[in-house]
Amino acid sequence: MTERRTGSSPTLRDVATAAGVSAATASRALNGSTRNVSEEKLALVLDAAAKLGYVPNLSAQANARGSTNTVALIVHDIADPYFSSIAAGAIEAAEAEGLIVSMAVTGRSADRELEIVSTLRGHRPHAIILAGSRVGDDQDALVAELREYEAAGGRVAVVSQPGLPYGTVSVDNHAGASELAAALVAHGYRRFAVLRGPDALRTSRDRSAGFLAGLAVAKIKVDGRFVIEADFTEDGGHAAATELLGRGLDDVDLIFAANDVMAIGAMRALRDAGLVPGRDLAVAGFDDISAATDVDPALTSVGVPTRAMGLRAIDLALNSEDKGEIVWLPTAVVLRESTPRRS
Amino acid sequence: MTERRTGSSPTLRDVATAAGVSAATASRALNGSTRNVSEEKLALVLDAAAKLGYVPNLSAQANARGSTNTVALIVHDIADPYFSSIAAGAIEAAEAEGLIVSMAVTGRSADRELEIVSTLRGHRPHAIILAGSRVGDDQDALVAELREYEAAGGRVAVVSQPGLPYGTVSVDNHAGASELAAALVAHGYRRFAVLRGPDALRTSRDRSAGFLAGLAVAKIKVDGRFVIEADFTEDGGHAAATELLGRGLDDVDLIFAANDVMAIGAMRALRDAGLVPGRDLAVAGFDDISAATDVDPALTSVGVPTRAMGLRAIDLALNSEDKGEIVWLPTAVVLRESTPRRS
DNA sequence: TTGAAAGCGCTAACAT
DNA sequence: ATGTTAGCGCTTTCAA
Repeated sequence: MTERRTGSSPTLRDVATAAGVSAATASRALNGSTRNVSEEKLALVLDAAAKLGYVPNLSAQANARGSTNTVALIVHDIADPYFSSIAAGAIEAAEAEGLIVSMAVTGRSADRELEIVSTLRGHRPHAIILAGSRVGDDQDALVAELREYEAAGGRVAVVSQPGLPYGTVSVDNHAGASELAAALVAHGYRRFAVLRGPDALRTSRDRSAGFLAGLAVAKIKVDGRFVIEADFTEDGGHAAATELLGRGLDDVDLIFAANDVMAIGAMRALRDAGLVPGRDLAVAGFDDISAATDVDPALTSVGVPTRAMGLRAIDLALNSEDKGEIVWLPTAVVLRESTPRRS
Repeated sequence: MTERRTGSSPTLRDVATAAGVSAATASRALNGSTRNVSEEKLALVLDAAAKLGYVPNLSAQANARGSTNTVALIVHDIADPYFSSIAAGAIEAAEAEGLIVSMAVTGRSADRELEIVSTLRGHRPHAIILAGSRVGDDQDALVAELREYEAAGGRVAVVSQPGLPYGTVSVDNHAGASELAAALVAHGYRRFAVLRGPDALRTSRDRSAGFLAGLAVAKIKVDGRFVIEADFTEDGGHAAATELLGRGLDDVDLIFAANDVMAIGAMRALRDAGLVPGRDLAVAGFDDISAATDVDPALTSVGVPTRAMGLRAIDLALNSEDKGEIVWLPTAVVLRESTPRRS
């Protein structure tokens, strides 16, 4: 057992001493970019390091080098599958580059987000990734903070919130919904109802507009009284569908909801009214959350490549020269039993 | 516009100079624990810092102080709701203590986990939290690595994997399942079937044993042919339930599955056989995943306080003296429509 | 190839 | 209350 102060790790100097070389040589052997160390000393140093259980102090290293090996990821809520999947992608990409990810959550508060950016900035991460759609309001303070970060050499990328002056990865909600509409028409559906979320939500807007546009291509129009706005939640979907049933279905054969949870709510409303979703009335959603395959019948939806979004965000931040670049990731229509083919 | 090197942030010295004080004073004003700075200079420094957009370099700070403000969290898969919820709790607790969380994922590989612990250790985090149940095999290397970390003053806590010599937060699966059994008996059920996961999984073992124990209290025994082992997955549940139906139900009135996804699979199997879950045959699961309320009928289950587990893990790591302490978190029975009260 | 020495940005005695 | 002076652990000139 080597004598060593308790409560602290062996330092580079310890290793150097043990190996009988200078700290500089030990540094070169262990973490150096330039490999000008003799085989012999190299072995000595590596040996001593292993023996002592030496782990380089990354703070000190960062301090000396002036750069870290971390990236910061900011999400609204890591327990939300949407964000956790983005995080998974980001972490994967970061680890592939030898970077470690530090994470913080805003709880959807803009103030908190600003605080967090500032704190995280203290770690001098290679990049800061902001994930989560901003709620319109003034983001001047945030942009100012990020500007300073950039001025100091930091990279920024954002996920799903076009409008910030940074590399952005986003998903083409309009196109995805439009494709879904086309697929549904091909399945034989002709009369549609649309359950949309609040108009203030760009995501919801894009999806309903895209869906209607897709139908328009097939010369199908949707009667205004079959387009209903409600909360972007399961209860919202339930309420909207109930409202729809109240107005009279006429011969509507499919309900499109702007997201899966609304669609699931709508399915519940149908059942409450004694209808069988998928048989009496088809239902489709958007997001392809995991619950989409848990419900009965399984829900037709549009998959959003959340994991890929995280991956690309890291890539964008680290490797793109063109800030302001927007990467549009494709969605994927998934047809399931809630929209059986109509004979 | 102040003259400043581009590509680097203003330093404490810059602030001090701008404020006309020494670096030490600036340090005390900005980040000092002891507040021995005159109102006047304090204002001066704060002002200069704000003007320059100064953000303390946390690496340097850590280096000088010999301690960081981070904790490391290691999970198998952040996209898994179980882990993301634990992470949410951990992040919340950490942020409350002013700590930021860096995260890494193992992808369930023991080798990768070891690597990660070593890398993360380089950041000299206050604590390392390991979440995820280990798969029995030899963990000597991991423990050795953690020992060194501890020797250097690091704190370790683990979630859900009793057996490691560290503070552990776990959930009492046995008691939870037992309570569920009691609640079900109180609801009028008398004849049970149990769909268990692989016996190698402690979680599954504890749950089925607990359930049977709970029934035993009510003097109810479960016939061996109504206890079926299968994969801990939805398909496993489906297969097991199908098998059960094949063996003949006799007058079994409720199926308990060792987790929710199995239960959901079982519900699917019932429907496939023309039975209506909840009406013809009750079903209950364990975990209370979000899908439990999405399925129809909503699934009776036992809630696992994943978020609280994350919270407590941080707490344990940071504030507990007694390593080896095990915190058992209580589960909560949630009765839903899949197990209606029997008249 | 190697070592001595300076310095990264900050903190913490130690003086004053 | 403030400034001076050493460090923290590591990297990186600069000589040798």
